[in-house]
Amino acid sequence: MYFYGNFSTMTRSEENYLKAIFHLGGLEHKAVSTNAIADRMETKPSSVTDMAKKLSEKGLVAYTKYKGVSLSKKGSQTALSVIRKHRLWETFLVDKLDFMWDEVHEIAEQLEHIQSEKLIDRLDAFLGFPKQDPHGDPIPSKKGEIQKEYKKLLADVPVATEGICVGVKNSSAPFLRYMDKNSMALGDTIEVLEKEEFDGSLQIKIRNKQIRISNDIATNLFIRPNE
Amino acid sequence: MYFYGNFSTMTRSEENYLKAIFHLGGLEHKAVSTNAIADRMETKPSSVTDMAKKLSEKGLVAYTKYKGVSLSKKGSQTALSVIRKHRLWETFLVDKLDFMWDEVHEIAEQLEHIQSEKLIDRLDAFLGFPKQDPHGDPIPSKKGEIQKEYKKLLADVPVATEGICVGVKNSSAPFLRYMDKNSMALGDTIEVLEKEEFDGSLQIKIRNKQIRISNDIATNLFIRPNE
DNA sequence: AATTAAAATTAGACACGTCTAAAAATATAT
DNA sequence: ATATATTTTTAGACGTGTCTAATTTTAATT
Ligand SMILES: [Mn+2]
Ligand SMILES: [Mn+2]
Ligand SMILES: [Mn+2]
Ligand SMILES: [Mn+2]
Repeated sequence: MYFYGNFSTMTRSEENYLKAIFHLGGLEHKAVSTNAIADRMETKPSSVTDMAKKLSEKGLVAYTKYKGVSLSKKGSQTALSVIRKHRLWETFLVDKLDFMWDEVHEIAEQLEHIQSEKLIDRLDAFLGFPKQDPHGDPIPSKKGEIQKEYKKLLADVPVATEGICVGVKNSSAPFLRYMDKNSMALGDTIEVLEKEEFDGSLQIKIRNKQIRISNDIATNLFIRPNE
Repeated sequence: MYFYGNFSTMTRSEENYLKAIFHLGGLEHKAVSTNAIADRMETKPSSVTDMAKKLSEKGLVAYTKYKGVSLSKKGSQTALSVIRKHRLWETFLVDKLDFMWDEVHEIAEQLEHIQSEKLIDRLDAFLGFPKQDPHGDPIPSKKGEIQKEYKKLLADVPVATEGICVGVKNSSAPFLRYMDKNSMALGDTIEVLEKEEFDGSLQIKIRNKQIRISNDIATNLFIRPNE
């Protein structure tokens, strides 16, 4: 088996690092600090430094000592491909296998590393070319285009704003289960009725019922205000 | 993170070794030689010895130096679980994602290592609890029961035998494509019309058409003779 | 500006899974 | 039974990815 020049098969670990760097650096590919990556990946800074060198070697990131890493074009394309796979698999698990939205992330963390272009294209078609995953996050296109939709944190909109709940910022299982418990779901209409200055808690109307939510909740819910 | 006594998460490599040992040792868990495993896994005998020790440590195989390894109950259960996953995923790829039966093995080699009991149960249900994979191989139950159905190699049945083609022994892509090319598929009715002693080739009727197949083909096709 | 604190890197180690080359055990042939 | 061939194991190495402890660089304080 001959491996030519830039035949690059990513290891699982490399893919995970790229994904973390992408999420931390945003769409503008800002430089990301060693510690930030270590935190997010629950690893040690020294491990991050090692990987930074390796990814830099491969042309996937720009790395300057003590200055952090930033994704190259190639690096961000790879990251987007992994994110695409992650979100398509999550969609599959929820739409086809009837998983709850709080159960799919861990499994998708594994499935996202399956290597087969054809598989993911077929899956995409099978799912009807979904644009968002179960948590409202956009699914990058095959080419790596990510459509960003207009949305704001519920905590950031003024009182009296009405809109549709379109996403969660925190998609950890406990938060998602909180939403289920309180009958809150993506697609629900939300209206901000009152905001408490002291603790940032909100009185909102959702599904025509009034409830009070803490600031902690409000900073993790995305809303698309009506018009 | 604490790992108690028999908390056993298999590595991908361990799973692959167990699977190879299972296939070589058959349902009776015969002892398997180091070289046989190395051949099948395209690795070196020294690597096999190393792994034999490790699997033995974990109670998955019985290993005595120079005598080969044989699966323990626990080892064969694990192997069967991996095989179950492999075959369910292959079925998914063919039935739901419209893959050809010669394309699925490589992808299933990856998917079989995804760890989630729930995922595989749901997938099983989603597929309608299939009993065979696309190559006619039985899918072990959740408990590891493998139904063996009555079938014989086409090369081994006497002239004039008629039956249904129920499986392929060799499920390599080239062989499967040979079948496609010649419009042969599982479920087809086959009748052995004539057998050439010299080279073992057969004249058969399949789908009401007569064709001649080499011994090489006949030793890779399973038939269930009509009663 | 000098000191202290925080962040990042390096040095050295280890587990895993693999390999090559050499040695030992077993099987085969004379 | 002895010699030869084959199989299997051991010894030692290497790449990957991780860690701890020590060092260096950069940032923040006084
Ligand atoms: Mn996720
Ligand atoms: Mn998601
Ligand atoms: Mn297969
Ligand atoms: Mn198969």
